[in-house]
Amino acid sequence: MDRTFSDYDPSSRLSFSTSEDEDYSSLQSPSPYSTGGDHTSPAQSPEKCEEEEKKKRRGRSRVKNEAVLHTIKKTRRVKANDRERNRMHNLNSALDELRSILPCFPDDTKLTKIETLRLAHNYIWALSETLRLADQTKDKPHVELVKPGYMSPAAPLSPGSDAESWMSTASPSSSSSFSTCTSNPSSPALSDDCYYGHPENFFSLQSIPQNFLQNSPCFVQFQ
DNA sequence: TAGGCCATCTGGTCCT
DNA sequence: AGGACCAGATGGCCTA
Repeated sequence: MDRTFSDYDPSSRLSFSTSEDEDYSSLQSPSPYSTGGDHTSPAQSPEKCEEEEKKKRRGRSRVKNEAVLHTIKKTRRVKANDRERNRMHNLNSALDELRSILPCFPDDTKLTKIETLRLAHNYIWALSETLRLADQTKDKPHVELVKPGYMSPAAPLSPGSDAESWMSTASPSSSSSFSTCTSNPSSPALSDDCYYGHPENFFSLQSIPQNFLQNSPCFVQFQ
């Protein structure tokens, strides 16, 4: 990595020219361009020389001033980078927490960020669907537990089933080719080709209601 | 080796 | 003014 944190270390100010380092205290003076008060021998010099001297001083002050601005900018950038890093770390921590409570979380592999979010979305939907169906069965004991439309004929995907062969026909070949669900989040079951989660352990939206009903309380573990 | 995923930097914009 | 948030760029690591 070419760009490292140290590249932006405010201490790199030390690499500035020595002419800038010689009088860094002047940076705190209100006006680097101020010429009053510190002239020791203006009366002896001809006006032209005095003007040239002033020009030189102004030039040096300008360089110093630019150096200070540069340093301030660098310092702010370093601080902003630090905050951004922390922010992303917090975001990743939250994602880790989310991963830890999701079902079908393999021990040896880690869901990617997008897989985590999609699986969480699907999981929430499945839980709410389970609650809804549970309410229905409470009111009507003879109601059909699984809506026929939810089940893919070739996808029972109950624990111990031949999930591998099922996935070979129903799943994308890799996580990178997962289709993006653009259907209404409130009714994901309407989309037949919507898959979430890790490729080796994902939900089919069609099979979730049955699995959740079969494996109450709401924990699906394929394989 | 190409592609996916990730961490980090960066500048812009919005918000307090 | 300074911090939060965002999206783009970049480079490293890993895997098929």
